[in-house]
Amino acid sequence: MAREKKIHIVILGLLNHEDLTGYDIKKRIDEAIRFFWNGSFGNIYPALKELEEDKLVKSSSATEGAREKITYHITAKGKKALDAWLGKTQASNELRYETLLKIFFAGASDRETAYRNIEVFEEEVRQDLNILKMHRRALEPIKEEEDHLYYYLTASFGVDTYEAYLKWCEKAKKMLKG
Amino acid sequence: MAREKKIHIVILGLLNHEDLTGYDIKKRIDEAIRFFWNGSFGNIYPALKELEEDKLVKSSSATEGAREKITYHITAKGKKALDAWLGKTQASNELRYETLLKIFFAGASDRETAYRNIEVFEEEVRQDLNILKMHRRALEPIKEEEDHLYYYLTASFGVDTYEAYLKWCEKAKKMLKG
DNA sequence: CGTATTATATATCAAACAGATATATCAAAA
DNA sequence: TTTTGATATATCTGTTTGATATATAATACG
Repeated sequence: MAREKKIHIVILGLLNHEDLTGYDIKKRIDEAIRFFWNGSFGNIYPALKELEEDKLVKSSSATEGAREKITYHITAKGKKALDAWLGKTQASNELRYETLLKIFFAGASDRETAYRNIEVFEEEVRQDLNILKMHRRALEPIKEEEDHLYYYLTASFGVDTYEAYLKWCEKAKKMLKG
Repeated sequence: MAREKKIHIVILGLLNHEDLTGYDIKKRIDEAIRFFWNGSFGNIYPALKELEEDKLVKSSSATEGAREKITYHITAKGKKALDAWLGKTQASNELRYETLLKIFFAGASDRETAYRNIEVFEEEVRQDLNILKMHRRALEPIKEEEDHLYYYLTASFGVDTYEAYLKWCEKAKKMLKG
């Protein structure tokens, strides 16, 4: 690939499964991928144009009524690029936990503030955990199919780590009380 | 604060504890904070200038030999800004796991590739887990002191989640073999 | 039946951040 | 002695985030 952004890979990965519009891609990311990677319109739409320039995807626009819709399709070259990226074992894993930052610097404030920050985090985690568990439950009976196995694994990753977060929240709250 | 970047908060939080140079700040981040937040020279040095413009920090430069060194000190206004930020409960928590991305899209490739990607991830996690455990062990006897409690909590968070990662790696590898 | 809200759809811009690179000094090891 | 690694500041490019703009289609509500 001429230019290689991570969003390019996300898009190729999704298109490898089905044809999608930019808007669809955003939806797929928000549904399943956001737990470990994000995407915004601000990088999806430009990335689609770049991918098309590099012939990794092909677009076909259709007009339903007065409304334009550009659907993208992965090319053989695109599949090759995706495969090459999957084969490279190096991977950067970054976290940005504003909550942890707040806990880390809580010494500047008071225990009640730290406690409250954990509670807010806990609530968010609890909600996302419910979603992840739903995903996993839905995938459970079909996880033997190669197509769904990997989705199942990532959903499991989410469930496992989010459950660890909740356990930590419990412990941390106890320590702050005592 | 006029401008409010996350790196501003990281810097204020660190300076609230001790006076530091830009280089020191990078070191502190790499030692303890990188597990949940990152910082680079590319945003630390400009941020220090911005913070000084806004009177949240104060600098004093000293020349040891032919070498210049700019040490930063938090002001009362800076402490207030940090406290205000800590008081705001909303927090954005984002992950960027290239490894998970590779697993998610592994269907485009083969099981061996997915397996290898997990092994690489596992090895990295194992190394970081050792560091985090060292931190936690060192903090264990002094965690009752308010100053160290929060550092202990974040180290514990790291240990708990990294252990969850390793458990997931085991499970995932088994599923890929079977 | 009209109207208000939500979903669909594409697109751009500013600000924040990552990663690489440049430059130079100092300390320590080989 | 020379070369490696640590200290120290700084900038630049490219990527990503988050907000915003625009407009149409579908749906819910009174």
